[in-house]
Amino acid sequence: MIDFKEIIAEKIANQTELNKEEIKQYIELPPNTDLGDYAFPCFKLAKALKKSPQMIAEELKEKLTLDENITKIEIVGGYLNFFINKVILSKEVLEEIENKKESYGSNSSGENKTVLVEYSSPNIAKPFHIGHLRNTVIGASLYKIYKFLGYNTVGINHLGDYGTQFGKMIEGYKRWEKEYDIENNPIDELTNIYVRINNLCKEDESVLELCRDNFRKLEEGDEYCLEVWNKLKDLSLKEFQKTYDLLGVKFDSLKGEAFYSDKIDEVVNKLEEKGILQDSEGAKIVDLEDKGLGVCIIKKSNGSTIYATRDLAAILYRARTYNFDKCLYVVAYEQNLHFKQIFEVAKYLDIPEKCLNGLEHVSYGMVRLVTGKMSTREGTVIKVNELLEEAIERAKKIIEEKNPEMKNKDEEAKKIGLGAVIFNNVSNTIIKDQVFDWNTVLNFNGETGPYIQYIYVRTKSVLEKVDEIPNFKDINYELLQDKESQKVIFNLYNFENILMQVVQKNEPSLLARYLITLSQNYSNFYNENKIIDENKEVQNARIALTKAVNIVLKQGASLLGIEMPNKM
RNA sequence: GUGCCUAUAGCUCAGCAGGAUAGAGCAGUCGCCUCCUAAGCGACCGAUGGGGGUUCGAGUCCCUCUAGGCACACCA
Repeated sequence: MIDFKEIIAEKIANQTELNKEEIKQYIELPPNTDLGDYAFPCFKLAKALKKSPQMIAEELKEKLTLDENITKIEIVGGYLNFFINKVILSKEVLEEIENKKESYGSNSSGENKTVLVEYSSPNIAKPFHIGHLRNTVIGASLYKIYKFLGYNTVGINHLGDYGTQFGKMIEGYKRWEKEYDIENNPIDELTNIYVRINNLCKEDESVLELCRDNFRKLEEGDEYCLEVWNKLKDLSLKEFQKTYDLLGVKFDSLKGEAFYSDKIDEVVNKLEEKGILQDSEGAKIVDLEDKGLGVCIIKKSNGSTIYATRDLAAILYRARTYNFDKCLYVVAYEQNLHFKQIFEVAKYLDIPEKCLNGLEHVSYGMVRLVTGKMSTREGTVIKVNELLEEAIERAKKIIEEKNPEMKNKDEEAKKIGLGAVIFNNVSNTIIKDQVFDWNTVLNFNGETGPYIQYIYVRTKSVLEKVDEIPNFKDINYELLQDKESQKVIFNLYNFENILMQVVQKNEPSLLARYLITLSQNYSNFYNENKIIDENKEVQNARIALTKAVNIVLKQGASLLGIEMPNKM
């Protein structure tokens, strides 16, 4: 598709010492389109040329030639403002969307590159709460967007299925299995057991010892411990799967921590060979104090494994299995230090430079309650299933009010309820903490998932009213030159660019914001223009625009994990 | 105590790796359905935590103070 920035940069590059790439970085968008479509700030050159920005702008303007793409250049302050041919832009954008349909915005920038996305990673036998939801939604969306951009993408659910906590679970299970209805309500009942055994451990140190011993036995392959552990795992996975199905989330790999437990020897040996492993207080550590990263424990004093070691084993395994270009860890920022440590230690594992450089912690903010942090042990978590059910229920209620005649109410309510919750989880910059508030999550007005869905449904409904969608080649693009149409077209033009930014920054919220803006701009267009019109030529042009928005909104939302309803 | 992160309107957030007049949504007030879906649209109200500095130019970069969060050895 035509690249106006490129064209402008080329023109400027021909008249100055600067190279094109540098110029492209300087080119920006004016605050409003009356000033121009692209701007080049001449301040940048003032120092080098020892001239005032004004003068530079004037001289440059003289030298730059206009053509069919660039129709006007104006000087404002020290800016050189370019006006592009919007008929060409409109034609290019809409025809491209017509041709590529759902794949519009995709490209092959990720070709031959493999990116691993580790996300969701809930703990077995514990409730799947809204913290995991945020993680899951962010990860799933990154996964989809990377894939859309041509990357070979592997989604990994690094299950929390190992560690001392399972020694505790096993101990509790052994003692009170019969008192709980584990088969029918596994997660809740197991949580109850977990809370109870924790309390007992606090009272009685000898019980805690038993728990630690259980984990040691589990690592050594004790039959009973393994049996219980497997059962816990199966029951939990079955429960989690319900949530994943509801959210439409899939993984390529379910290799959790336990998978790496027998692969740590190699890690330990390598670190030993490199001479960086030290004995300290009975444990084996790597000292990273000189880098300001404290110490990283590799093996506990009782000889059992620790998560850092398992994560290192995972890096080694993944480097070998996938030879990845990127390995993203979607994990809350509590673990910043942990990832800094293991990425540092990973330098001693003899993995390819490429993989080493591709390790990246996608650190996101915590979900907290008004009352503070959630805690499984204190029973203060909000479970995802409850939230999702509530959201769907609320959507259904609104449908009954607004559109009681609607078909497939349950189906649509599900999409809308989930859309609200998912959007709420990806709409903000991920590093920021989020205070959970029922009213915010379950709000369906304003900048929300349902808003985008609503605008989409509008486009759909308009498109269904016309007899046929025109061939975009026959559209008179002169008829889409009003401000509202142009804003929408410029948004559509930027879709791919936004997706590229998302993967560059690992920030899906950029896409979420984009979809809001596109929806708002289309809504303005819709209010200002009558789409179905007596004048067929006008109608066809507006229908084409509507169709394009319809495609991009649907695809964009789907990249966030949001499905579009047919009616609202 | 040390390190990292965050601070923009009453609330929740944008602000394109320093650029032109800091944008939205929610809440509040007021308007708009004989017209393609009012889960919508418009209007009003309202903001860069304090202090220094760098620069032609700072919400954005540096220093400092303040407030909050997270992490700092056998949990993950």
